[in-house]
Amino acid sequence: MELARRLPYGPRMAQSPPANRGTYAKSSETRSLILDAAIVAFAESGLEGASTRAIAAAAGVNQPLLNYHFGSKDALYLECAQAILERFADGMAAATAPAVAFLAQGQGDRATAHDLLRQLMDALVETLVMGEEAALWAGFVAREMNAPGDAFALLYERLWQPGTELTAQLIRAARGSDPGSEEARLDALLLIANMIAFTSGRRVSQAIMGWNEIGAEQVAAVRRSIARQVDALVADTSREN
Amino acid sequence: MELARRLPYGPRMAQSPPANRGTYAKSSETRSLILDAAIVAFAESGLEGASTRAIAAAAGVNQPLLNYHFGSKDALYLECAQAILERFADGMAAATAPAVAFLAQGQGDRATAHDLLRQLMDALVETLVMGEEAALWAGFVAREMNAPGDAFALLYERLWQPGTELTAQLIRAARGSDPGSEEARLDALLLIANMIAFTSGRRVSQAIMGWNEIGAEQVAAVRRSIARQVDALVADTSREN
DNA sequence: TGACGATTTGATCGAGTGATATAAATTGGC
DNA sequence: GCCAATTTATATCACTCGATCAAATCGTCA
Repeated sequence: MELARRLPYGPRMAQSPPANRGTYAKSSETRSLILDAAIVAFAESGLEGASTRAIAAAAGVNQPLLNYHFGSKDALYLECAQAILERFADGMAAATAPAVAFLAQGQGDRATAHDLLRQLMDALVETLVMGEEAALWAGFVAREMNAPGDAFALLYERLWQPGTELTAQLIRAARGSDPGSEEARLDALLLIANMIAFTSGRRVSQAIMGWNEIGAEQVAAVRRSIARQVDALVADTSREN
Repeated sequence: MELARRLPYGPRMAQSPPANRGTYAKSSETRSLILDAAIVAFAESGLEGASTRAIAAAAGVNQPLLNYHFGSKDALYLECAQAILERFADGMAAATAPAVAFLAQGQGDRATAHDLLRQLMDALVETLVMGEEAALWAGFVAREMNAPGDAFALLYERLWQPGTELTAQLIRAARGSDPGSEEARLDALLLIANMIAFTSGRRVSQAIMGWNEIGAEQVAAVRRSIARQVDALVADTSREN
Protein backbone atom coordinates (compact mmCIF):
# COMPACT_ATOMS: atom_id res chain seq x y z
CA MET A 1 0.00 0.00 0.00
CA GLU A 2 2.69 2.43 1.00
CA LEU A 3 4.89 1.37 -1.86
CA ALA A 4 2.05 1.59 -4.34
CA ARG A 5 1.25 5.11 -3.28
CA ARG A 6 4.80 6.34 -3.67
CA LEU A 7 5.71 4.71 -6.95
CA PRO A 8 3.98 6.10 -10.04
CA TYR A 9 1.54 3.54 -11.38
CA GLY A 10 2.62 1.10 -8.72
CA PRO A 11 1.92 -2.62 -8.64
CA ARG A 12 -1.63 -3.75 -8.15
CA MET A 13 -2.82 -4.93 -4.80
CA ALA A 14 -4.55 -8.24 -4.30
CA GLN A 15 -8.26 -7.56 -3.97
CA SER A 16 -9.89 -9.49 -1.17
CA PRO A 17 -13.36 -10.92 -1.70
CA PRO A 18 -15.86 -9.89 0.96
CA ALA A 19 -16.10 -13.25 2.74
CA ASN A 20 -13.92 -16.00 1.36
CA ARG A 21 -13.13 -18.28 4.23
CA GLY A 22 -13.21 -21.29 1.97
CA THR A 23 -12.05 -20.83 -1.62
CA TYR A 24 -14.77 -21.34 -4.18
CA ALA A 25 -13.81 -21.29 -7.83
CA LYS A 26 -16.97 -19.78 -9.25
CA SER A 27 -17.11 -16.83 -6.91
CA SER A 28 -14.19 -14.79 -8.21
CA GLU A 29 -15.23 -15.50 -11.78
CA THR A 30 -18.69 -13.98 -11.45
CA ARG A 31 -17.16 -11.18 -9.44
CA SER A 32 -14.98 -10.09 -12.33
CA LEU A 33 -17.90 -10.66 -14.71
CA ILE A 34 -19.90 -8.11 -12.75
CA LEU A 35 -16.92 -5.80 -12.48
CA ASP A 36 -16.31 -5.77 -16.23
CA ALA A 37 -19.95 -5.07 -16.98
CA ALA A 38 -20.03 -2.33 -14.35
CA ILE A 39 -16.96 -0.60 -15.78
CA VAL A 40 -18.57 -0.44 -19.21
CA ALA A 41 -21.89 0.72 -17.83
CA PHE A 42 -20.43 3.35 -15.50
CA ALA A 43 -18.09 4.63 -18.21
CA GLU A 44 -20.91 5.01 -20.69
CA SER A 45 -23.68 6.28 -18.43
CA GLY A 46 -22.15 7.43 -15.16
CA LEU A 47 -22.95 6.44 -11.61
CA GLU A 48 -26.56 7.58 -11.68
CA GLY A 49 -27.15 6.74 -15.32
CA ALA A 50 -26.21 3.09 -15.01
CA SER A 51 -28.75 1.03 -13.05
CA THR A 52 -27.82 -2.01 -11.04
CA ARG A 53 -30.41 -4.02 -12.97
CA ALA A 54 -28.81 -3.06 -16.28
CA ILE A 55 -25.36 -3.97 -15.01
CA ALA A 56 -26.61 -7.32 -13.72
CA ALA A 57 -28.30 -8.02 -17.04
CA ALA A 58 -25.13 -7.17 -18.95
CA ALA A 59 -23.14 -9.47 -16.68
CA GLY A 60 -25.72 -12.21 -17.04
CA VAL A 61 -26.45 -12.48 -13.35
CA ASN A 62 -29.17 -11.50 -10.91
CA GLN A 63 -29.47 -8.04 -9.52
CA PRO A 64 -29.17 -8.97 -5.80
CA LEU A 65 -25.86 -10.63 -6.60
CA LEU A 66 -24.26 -7.23 -7.02
CA ASN A 67 -24.93 -6.31 -3.43
CA TYR A 68 -23.97 -9.77 -2.28
CA HIS A 69 -20.49 -9.37 -3.74
CA PHE A 70 -19.86 -5.64 -3.41
CA GLY A 71 -22.14 -4.50 -0.63
CA SER A 72 -23.58 -1.50 -2.42
CA LYS A 73 -23.65 0.30 -5.72
CA ASP A 74 -21.23 2.93 -4.46
CA ALA A 75 -18.77 0.27 -3.33
CA LEU A 76 -18.99 -1.38 -6.75
CA TYR A 77 -18.30 1.99 -8.35
CA LEU A 78 -15.21 2.43 -6.22
CA GLU A 79 -13.93 -1.03 -7.07
CA CYS A 80 -14.38 -0.18 -10.74
CA ALA A 81 -12.12 2.82 -10.28
CA GLN A 82 -9.58 0.61 -8.53
CA ALA A 83 -9.70 -1.97 -11.31
CA ILE A 84 -9.27 0.68 -14.01
CA LEU A 85 -6.32 2.07 -12.13
CA GLU A 86 -4.61 -1.30 -11.90
CA ARG A 87 -5.21 -2.27 -15.50
CA PHE A 88 -3.96 1.08 -16.75
CA ALA A 89 -0.86 0.84 -14.58
CA ASP A 90 -0.18 -2.64 -15.95
CA GLY A 91 -0.50 -1.41 -19.52
CA MET A 92 1.84 1.52 -18.90
CA ALA A 93 4.38 -0.33 -16.76
CA ALA A 94 6.72 -1.02 -19.68
CA ALA A 95 7.08 2.71 -20.31
CA THR A 96 6.97 4.04 -16.76
CA ALA A 97 9.45 1.62 -15.22
CA PRO A 98 12.51 2.85 -17.19
CA ALA A 99 11.56 6.46 -16.56
CA VAL A 100 11.20 5.87 -12.84
CA ALA A 101 14.53 4.03 -12.76
CA PHE A 102 16.22 6.82 -14.68
CA LEU A 103 14.94 9.50 -12.32
CA ALA A 104 15.76 7.42 -9.27
CA GLN A 105 19.45 7.33 -10.14
CA GLY A 106 19.56 11.06 -9.54
CA GLN A 107 21.29 12.27 -12.64
CA GLY A 108 21.38 11.49 -16.35
CA ASP A 109 22.01 13.21 -19.63
CA ARG A 110 19.31 15.32 -21.23
CA ALA A 111 19.10 13.21 -24.36
CA THR A 112 18.12 10.11 -22.40
CA ALA A 113 15.46 12.03 -20.52
CA HIS A 114 14.16 13.37 -23.81
CA ASP A 115 13.94 9.85 -25.22
CA LEU A 116 12.19 8.52 -22.14
CA LEU A 117 9.69 11.35 -22.27
CA ARG A 118 8.94 10.63 -25.90
CA GLN A 119 8.53 6.94 -25.15
CA LEU A 120 6.24 7.69 -22.24
CA MET A 121 3.99 9.82 -24.42
CA ASP A 122 4.08 7.23 -27.18
CA ALA A 123 2.92 4.58 -24.74
CA LEU A 124 0.18 6.88 -23.50
CA VAL A 125 -1.07 7.49 -27.03
CA GLU A 126 -0.80 3.82 -27.89
CA THR A 127 -2.70 2.78 -24.79
CA LEU A 128 -5.41 5.42 -24.69
CA VAL A 129 -6.00 6.19 -28.35
CA MET A 130 -5.52 2.77 -29.88
CA GLY A 131 -7.06 0.58 -27.21
CA GLU A 132 -10.83 0.37 -27.28
CA GLU A 133 -10.95 -0.71 -23.67
CA ALA A 134 -8.71 2.09 -22.47
CA ALA A 135 -10.93 4.63 -24.22
CA LEU A 136 -13.74 3.29 -22.04
CA TRP A 137 -11.64 3.73 -18.90
CA ALA A 138 -10.91 7.27 -19.95
CA GLY A 139 -14.62 7.93 -20.11
CA PHE A 140 -14.96 6.76 -16.52
CA VAL A 141 -12.06 8.91 -15.37
CA ALA A 142 -13.26 11.95 -17.33
CA ARG A 143 -16.63 11.81 -15.60
CA GLU A 144 -15.05 11.62 -12.18
CA MET A 145 -12.75 14.56 -12.88
CA ASN A 146 -15.54 16.70 -14.27
CA ALA A 147 -17.89 15.98 -11.38
CA PRO A 148 -15.94 14.58 -8.43
CA GLY A 149 -17.52 11.64 -6.66
CA ASP A 150 -16.35 8.93 -4.30
CA ALA A 151 -13.51 7.87 -6.62
CA PHE A 152 -12.01 11.33 -7.12
CA ALA A 153 -9.43 11.14 -4.33
CA LEU A 154 -8.32 7.66 -5.38
CA LEU A 155 -7.87 8.61 -9.03
CA TYR A 156 -6.09 11.80 -8.14
CA GLU A 157 -3.58 10.23 -5.76
CA ARG A 158 -2.89 7.11 -7.79
CA LEU A 159 -3.26 8.40 -11.34
CA TRP A 160 -3.01 12.14 -11.87
CA GLN A 161 -0.57 13.04 -9.15
CA PRO A 162 2.06 10.39 -9.95
CA GLY A 163 1.44 10.67 -13.70
CA THR A 164 1.92 14.42 -13.96
CA GLU A 165 4.80 14.33 -11.49
CA LEU A 166 6.64 11.72 -13.53
CA THR A 167 6.08 13.66 -16.74
CA ALA A 168 7.11 16.94 -15.16
CA GLN A 169 10.34 15.47 -13.79
CA LEU A 170 11.20 14.06 -17.19
CA ILE A 171 10.58 17.46 -18.75
CA ARG A 172 12.86 19.08 -16.20
CA ALA A 173 15.56 16.45 -16.77
CA ALA A 174 15.31 16.81 -20.54
CA ARG A 175 15.59 20.58 -20.33
CA GLY A 176 18.76 20.28 -18.31
CA SER A 177 18.51 23.62 -16.62
CA ASP A 178 15.66 23.48 -14.17
CA PRO A 179 13.43 26.40 -15.07
CA GLY A 180 11.29 26.24 -11.96
CA SER A 181 9.21 23.24 -11.10
CA GLU A 182 5.92 25.05 -11.56
CA GLU A 183 6.43 25.62 -15.25
CA ALA A 184 7.34 22.00 -15.94
CA ARG A 185 4.27 20.84 -14.06
CA LEU A 186 2.03 23.08 -16.13
CA ASP A 187 3.60 21.86 -19.34
CA ALA A 188 3.13 18.27 -18.20
CA LEU A 189 -0.54 18.91 -17.48
CA LEU A 190 -1.19 20.42 -20.90
CA LEU A 191 0.76 17.66 -22.60
CA ILE A 192 -1.29 14.96 -20.94
CA ALA A 193 -4.50 16.89 -21.58
CA ASN A 194 -3.87 16.46 -25.29
CA MET A 195 -4.87 12.82 -24.98
CA ILE A 196 -8.40 13.79 -24.05
CA ALA A 197 -9.02 14.78 -27.65
CA PHE A 198 -8.96 11.10 -28.52
CA THR A 199 -10.41 9.59 -25.36
CA SER A 200 -13.47 11.47 -24.12
CA GLY A 201 -13.43 13.48 -27.33
CA ARG A 202 -12.91 10.47 -29.53
CA ARG A 203 -16.21 10.83 -31.33
CA VAL A 204 -15.70 14.51 -32.11
CA SER A 205 -12.09 14.11 -33.18
CA GLN A 206 -12.92 11.16 -35.37
CA ALA A 207 -15.63 13.14 -37.12
CA ILE A 208 -13.40 16.21 -37.51
CA MET A 209 -10.56 14.17 -38.97
CA GLY A 210 -12.91 12.17 -41.16
CA TRP A 211 -11.52 8.92 -39.79
CA ASN A 212 -13.97 6.04 -39.82
CA GLU A 213 -11.63 4.04 -37.64
CA ILE A 214 -8.66 4.67 -35.41
CA GLY A 215 -6.04 2.18 -36.45
CA ALA A 216 -2.28 2.03 -36.62
CA GLU A 217 -2.08 4.76 -39.25
CA GLN A 218 -4.17 7.22 -37.26
CA VAL A 219 -2.33 6.50 -34.03
CA ALA A 220 0.94 7.14 -35.83
CA ALA A 221 -0.31 10.58 -36.90
CA VAL A 222 -1.28 11.46 -33.35
CA ARG A 223 2.06 10.22 -32.07
CA ARG A 224 3.86 12.42 -34.58
CA SER A 225 1.96 15.51 -33.51
CA ILE A 226 2.55 14.80 -29.82
CA ALA A 227 6.23 14.06 -30.45
CA ARG A 228 6.62 17.45 -32.10
CA GLN A 229 5.12 19.07 -29.02
CA VAL A 230 7.53 17.19 -26.80
CA ASP A 231 10.49 18.27 -28.91
CA ALA A 232 9.36 21.89 -28.84
CA LEU A 233 8.79 21.69 -25.11
CA VAL A 234 12.29 20.42 -24.44
CA ALA A 235 14.21 22.46 -27.01
CA ASP A 236 12.88 25.78 -25.85
CA THR A 237 14.83 26.32 -22.65
CA SER A 238 15.05 30.10 -22.89
CA ARG A 239 11.65 31.61 -23.21
CA GLU A 240 10.14 35.01 -22.83
CA ASN A 241 7.07 35.97 -24.74
CA MET B 1 -29.98 30.95 -39.28
CA GLU B 2 -28.09 30.38 -42.50
CA LEU B 3 -25.60 33.06 -41.65
CA ALA B 4 -25.16 31.76 -38.15
CA ARG B 5 -24.41 28.27 -39.38
CA ARG B 6 -21.78 29.38 -41.87
CA LEU B 7 -19.89 31.87 -39.73
CA PRO B 8 -17.88 30.36 -36.89
CA TYR B 9 -19.35 31.37 -33.57
CA GLY B 10 -21.96 33.44 -35.39
CA PRO B 11 -24.34 35.98 -33.87
CA ARG B 12 -27.06 34.70 -31.59
CA MET B 13 -30.59 34.33 -32.79
CA ALA B 14 -33.58 35.82 -31.03
CA GLN B 15 -35.31 33.00 -29.20
CA SER B 16 -39.08 32.98 -29.63
CA PRO B 17 -41.22 32.14 -26.61
CA PRO B 18 -43.40 29.08 -27.16
CA ALA B 19 -46.80 30.78 -27.18
CA ASN B 20 -46.83 34.46 -26.40
CA ARG B 21 -49.86 35.90 -28.08
CA GLY B 22 -50.28 38.52 -25.43
CA THR B 23 -47.18 39.96 -23.81
CA TYR B 24 -46.76 38.93 -20.20
CA ALA B 25 -43.92 40.50 -18.30
CA LYS B 26 -43.27 37.66 -15.89
CA SER B 27 -43.04 34.89 -18.44
CA SER B 28 -39.73 35.57 -20.19
CA GLU B 29 -38.13 36.47 -16.89
CA THR B 30 -38.92 33.15 -15.22
CA ARG B 31 -37.95 31.42 -18.43
CA SER B 32 -34.41 32.68 -18.30
CA LEU B 33 -34.39 32.07 -14.56
CA ILE B 34 -35.11 28.41 -15.21
CA LEU B 35 -32.63 28.31 -18.08
CA ASP B 36 -29.79 29.68 -15.97
CA ALA B 37 -30.49 27.25 -13.14
CA ALA B 38 -30.75 24.37 -15.60
CA ILE B 39 -27.40 25.19 -17.22
CA VAL B 40 -25.70 25.08 -13.83
CA ALA B 41 -27.46 21.89 -12.78
CA PHE B 42 -26.90 20.04 -16.06
CA ALA B 43 -23.26 21.12 -16.18
CA GLU B 44 -22.64 19.89 -12.66
CA SER B 45 -24.70 16.71 -12.63
CA GLY B 46 -25.58 15.81 -16.20
CA LEU B 47 -28.94 15.14 -17.80
CA GLU B 48 -29.89 12.22 -15.56
CA GLY B 49 -28.12 13.53 -12.48
CA ALA B 50 -29.97 16.82 -12.38
CA SER B 51 -33.62 16.44 -11.40
CA THR B 52 -36.31 18.78 -12.59
CA ARG B 53 -37.27 19.38 -8.97
CA ALA B 54 -33.74 20.47 -8.07
CA ILE B 55 -33.61 22.80 -11.06
CA ALA B 56 -36.97 24.26 -10.16
CA ALA B 57 -35.87 24.77 -6.57
CA ALA B 58 -32.66 26.48 -7.67
CA ALA B 59 -34.66 28.74 -9.95
CA GLY B 60 -37.15 29.44 -7.19
CA VAL B 61 -40.16 28.14 -9.08
CA ASN B 62 -42.38 25.09 -9.12
CA GLN B 63 -41.47 21.92 -10.89
CA PRO B 64 -44.35 21.78 -13.43
CA LEU B 65 -43.28 25.20 -14.69
CA LEU B 66 -40.35 23.57 -16.43
CA ASN B 67 -42.58 21.49 -18.61
CA TYR B 68 -44.94 24.37 -19.15
CA HIS B 69 -42.17 26.54 -20.58
CA PHE B 70 -39.99 23.98 -22.30
CA GLY B 71 -42.25 21.04 -22.97
CA SER B 72 -40.00 18.39 -21.52
CA LYS B 73 -36.75 17.88 -19.68
CA ASP B 74 -35.00 16.88 -22.89
CA ALA B 75 -36.19 20.03 -24.64
CA LEU B 76 -34.90 22.13 -21.74
CA TYR B 77 -31.57 20.35 -22.01
CA LEU B 78 -31.39 21.18 -25.69
CA GLU B 79 -32.18 24.84 -25.06
CA CYS B 80 -29.39 24.94 -22.50
CA ALA B 81 -26.99 23.74 -25.16
CA GLN B 82 -28.26 26.44 -27.50
CA ALA B 83 -27.89 29.13 -24.85
CA ILE B 84 -24.35 28.02 -24.00
CA LEU B 85 -23.49 28.09 -27.68
CA GLU B 86 -24.75 31.63 -28.11
CA ARG B 87 -23.12 33.01 -25.00
CA PHE B 88 -19.80 31.42 -25.86
CA ALA B 89 -19.96 32.79 -29.40
CA ASP B 90 -20.63 36.26 -27.99
CA GLY B 91 -17.66 36.02 -25.69
CA MET B 92 -15.35 34.88 -28.46
CA ALA B 93 -16.66 37.19 -31.18
CA ALA B 94 -13.95 39.81 -30.61
CA ALA B 95 -11.25 37.25 -31.37
CA THR B 96 -12.95 35.22 -34.08
CA ALA B 97 -14.20 38.11 -36.21
CA PRO B 98 -10.71 39.38 -37.26
CA ALA B 99 -9.56 35.84 -37.97
CA VAL B 100 -12.59 35.12 -40.13
CA ALA B 101 -12.11 38.42 -41.98
CA PHE B 102 -8.44 37.66 -42.54
CA LEU B 103 -9.14 34.24 -43.98
CA ALA B 104 -12.02 35.54 -46.09
CA GLN B 105 -9.74 37.91 -47.99
CA GLY B 106 -8.00 34.87 -49.43
CA GLN B 107 -4.38 35.71 -48.81
CA GLY B 108 -2.26 37.33 -46.14
CA ASP B 109 1.24 37.19 -44.75
CA ARG B 110 2.24 34.43 -42.37
CA ALA B 111 3.10 36.78 -39.52
CA THR B 112 -0.44 38.15 -39.41
CA ALA B 113 -1.90 34.66 -39.39
CA HIS B 114 0.48 33.74 -36.59
CA ASP B 115 -0.64 36.76 -34.56
CA LEU B 116 -4.29 36.02 -35.14
CA LEU B 117 -3.81 32.42 -34.08
CA ARG B 118 -2.09 33.51 -30.89
CA GLN B 119 -4.86 36.00 -30.17
CA LEU B 120 -7.50 33.35 -30.79
CA MET B 121 -5.88 30.98 -28.31
CA ASP B 122 -5.41 33.79 -25.82
CA ALA B 123 -9.10 34.60 -26.02
CA LEU B 124 -9.95 30.93 -25.58
CA VAL B 125 -7.79 30.67 -22.49
CA GLU B 126 -9.13 33.93 -21.12
CA THR B 127 -12.74 32.89 -21.67
CA LEU B 128 -12.58 29.25 -20.57
CA VAL B 129 -9.93 29.27 -17.87
CA MET B 130 -10.58 32.64 -16.27
CA GLY B 131 -14.36 32.81 -16.52
CA GLU B 132 -16.20 30.87 -13.85
CA GLU B 133 -19.33 30.71 -15.94
CA ALA B 134 -17.52 29.47 -19.03
CA ALA B 135 -15.89 26.71 -17.00
CA LEU B 136 -19.41 25.59 -16.17
CA TRP B 137 -20.36 25.58 -19.85
CA ALA B 138 -17.29 23.51 -20.58
CA GLY B 139 -18.53 20.92 -18.12
CA PHE B 140 -21.79 20.71 -20.00
CA VAL B 141 -20.03 20.35 -23.35
CA ALA B 142 -17.54 17.81 -21.99
CA ARG B 143 -20.34 15.56 -20.80
CA GLU B 144 -22.08 15.68 -24.14
CA MET B 145 -18.89 14.84 -26.02
CA ASN B 146 -18.04 11.97 -23.70
CA ALA B 147 -21.52 10.46 -23.86
CA PRO B 148 -23.40 11.88 -26.85
CA GLY B 149 -27.01 12.81 -26.23
CA ASP B 150 -29.58 15.00 -27.91
CA ALA B 151 -27.28 18.02 -28.01
CA PHE B 152 -24.30 16.31 -29.61
CA ALA B 153 -25.12 17.18 -33.22
CA LEU B 154 -25.83 20.80 -32.33
CA LEU B 155 -22.61 21.27 -30.42
CA TYR B 156 -20.58 19.53 -33.09
CA GLU B 157 -21.93 21.55 -36.01
CA ARG B 158 -21.97 24.91 -34.29
CA LEU B 159 -19.00 24.64 -31.95
CA TRP B 160 -16.40 21.98 -32.74
CA GLN B 161 -16.64 21.92 -36.49
CA PRO B 162 -16.33 25.70 -37.04
CA GLY B 163 -13.90 26.10 -34.13
CA THR B 164 -11.41 23.49 -35.26
CA GLU B 165 -11.79 24.53 -38.89
CA LEU B 166 -10.99 28.16 -38.06
CA THR B 167 -7.98 27.14 -35.99
CA ALA B 168 -6.73 24.72 -38.63
CA GLN B 169 -6.98 27.34 -41.38
CA LEU B 170 -5.04 29.82 -39.27
CA ILE B 171 -2.36 27.20 -38.68
CA ARG B 172 -2.12 26.55 -42.40
CA ALA B 173 -1.93 30.26 -43.18
CA ALA B 174 0.72 30.82 -40.52
CA ARG B 175 2.81 27.96 -41.86
CA GLY B 176 2.76 29.45 -45.32
CA SER B 177 3.31 26.26 -47.22
CA ASP B 178 0.25 24.09 -46.92
CA PRO B 179 1.50 20.76 -45.60
CA GLY B 180 -1.75 18.92 -46.15
CA SER B 181 -4.97 19.88 -44.47
CA GLU B 182 -5.19 16.73 -42.37
CA GLU B 183 -2.11 17.53 -40.33
CA ALA B 184 -3.25 21.08 -39.56
CA ARG B 185 -6.63 19.78 -38.44
CA LEU B 186 -5.02 17.30 -36.10
CA ASP B 187 -2.77 19.98 -34.64
CA ALA B 188 -5.78 22.23 -34.17
CA LEU B 189 -7.64 19.49 -32.34
CA LEU B 190 -4.79 18.83 -29.94
CA LEU B 191 -4.25 22.53 -29.39
CA ILE B 192 -7.87 23.06 -28.43
CA ALA B 193 -7.87 19.91 -26.30
CA ASN B 194 -5.28 21.59 -24.08
CA MET B 195 -8.01 23.80 -22.67
CA ILE B 196 -9.76 20.82 -21.13
CA ALA B 197 -7.03 20.63 -18.50
CA PHE B 198 -8.47 23.78 -17.01
CA THR B 199 -12.15 23.34 -17.77
CA SER B 200 -13.39 19.83 -17.00
CA GLY B 201 -10.07 19.07 -15.38
CA ARG B 202 -9.98 22.30 -13.44
CA ARG B 203 -10.10 20.62 -10.05
CA VAL B 204 -7.27 18.23 -10.84
CA SER B 205 -5.08 20.86 -12.46
CA GLN B 206 -5.62 23.29 -9.63
CA ALA B 207 -4.57 20.66 -7.11
CA ILE B 208 -1.55 19.60 -9.16
CA MET B 209 -0.38 23.17 -9.57
CA GLY B 210 -1.09 24.02 -5.96
CA TRP B 211 -3.20 26.98 -6.99
CA ASN B 212 -5.94 27.88 -4.57
CA GLU B 213 -7.46 30.21 -7.12
CA ILE B 214 -7.22 30.79 -10.84
CA GLY B 215 -6.67 34.50 -11.28
CA ALA B 216 -4.87 36.75 -13.69
CA GLU B 217 -1.46 35.40 -12.74
CA GLN B 218 -2.42 31.79 -13.30
CA VAL B 219 -4.18 32.55 -16.58
CA ALA B 220 -1.03 34.33 -17.75
CA ALA B 221 1.03 31.22 -17.05
CA VAL B 222 -1.36 29.05 -19.05
CA ARG B 223 -1.35 31.58 -21.88
CA ARG B 224 2.44 31.50 -21.97
CA SER B 225 2.53 27.73 -22.20
CA ILE B 226 -0.10 27.66 -24.94
CA ALA B 227 1.64 30.46 -26.83
CA ARG B 228 4.86 28.43 -26.85
CA GLN B 229 2.97 25.52 -28.34
CA VAL B 230 1.53 27.78 -31.02
CA ASP B 231 4.97 29.13 -31.88
CA ALA B 232 6.42 25.62 -32.09
CA LEU B 233 3.48 24.51 -34.21
CA VAL B 234 3.98 27.30 -36.72
CA ALA B 235 7.76 27.44 -36.81
CA ASP B 236 8.22 23.79 -37.57
CA THR B 237 7.27 23.64 -41.23
CA SER B 238 9.61 20.83 -42.21
CA ARG B 239 9.04 17.78 -40.12
CA GLU B 240 9.87 14.14 -40.34
CA ASN B 241 10.34 12.10 -37.25
C1' DT C 1 -65.77 45.70 -12.89
C1' DG C 2 -65.98 41.38 -15.26
C1' DA C 3 -64.14 38.24 -18.54
C1' DC C 4 -60.54 35.72 -20.56
C1' DG C 5 -56.33 33.78 -21.47
C1' DA C 6 -51.53 33.34 -19.84
C1' DT C 7 -49.11 31.83 -15.97
C1' DT C 8 -48.24 29.41 -11.61
C1' DT C 9 -49.28 26.10 -8.05
C1' DG C 10 -50.28 21.79 -5.21
C1' DA C 11 -51.25 17.12 -5.74
C1' DT C 12 -50.82 12.94 -7.91
C1' DC C 13 -49.73 9.12 -11.39
C1' DG C 14 -47.00 5.38 -13.15
C1' DA C 15 -42.43 3.94 -13.83
C1' DG C 16 -37.98 3.03 -12.25
C1' DT C 17 -34.46 3.24 -8.59
C1' DG C 18 -31.27 0.75 -4.85
C1' DA C 19 -31.62 -2.24 -1.28
C1' DT C 20 -33.33 -6.13 1.22
C1' DA C 21 -35.80 -10.47 2.48
C1' DT C 22 -36.87 -15.13 1.65
C1' DA C 23 -36.68 -19.67 -0.17
C1' DA C 24 -34.85 -22.88 -3.13
C1' DA C 25 -31.29 -24.59 -6.02
C1' DT C 26 -26.28 -25.42 -7.01
C1' DT C 27 -21.52 -25.94 -5.92
C1' DG C 28 -17.24 -27.55 -3.77
C1' DG C 29 -14.35 -28.90 0.36
C1' DC C 30 -14.38 -31.82 4.36
C1' DG D 1 -23.16 -37.29 2.64
C1' DC D 2 -22.77 -33.13 5.41
C1' DC D 3 -22.20 -28.32 5.49
C1' DA D 4 -21.24 -23.82 4.17
C1' DA D 5 -20.58 -20.73 0.36
C1' DT D 6 -22.55 -19.30 -3.78
C1' DT D 7 -26.25 -18.45 -7.24
C1' DT D 8 -30.93 -18.01 -8.74
C1' DA D 9 -35.61 -16.51 -8.64
C1' DT D 10 -39.18 -13.76 -6.87
C1' DA D 11 -41.15 -10.31 -4.17
C1' DT D 12 -41.20 -6.23 -1.78
C1' DC D 13 -39.85 -1.78 0.58
C1' DA D 14 -39.27 3.11 0.57
C1' DC D 15 -37.98 6.47 -2.42
C1' DT D 16 -37.22 9.58 -6.48
C1' DC D 17 -38.06 10.39 -11.09
C1' DG D 18 -40.53 12.96 -15.16
C1' DA D 19 -44.91 14.09 -16.55
C1' DT D 20 -49.68 15.46 -16.04
C1' DC D 21 -54.04 17.55 -14.27
C1' DA D 22 -57.37 20.56 -12.11
C1' DA D 23 -57.46 24.53 -9.67
C1' DA D 24 -55.72 28.96 -8.29
C1' DT D 25 -53.52 33.33 -9.54
C1' DC D 26 -52.13 37.07 -12.43
C1' DG D 27 -52.23 40.70 -16.01
C1' DT D 28 -54.64 42.78 -19.66
C1' DC D 29 -58.50 44.40 -22.24
C1' DA D 30 -63.36 45.01 -22.91
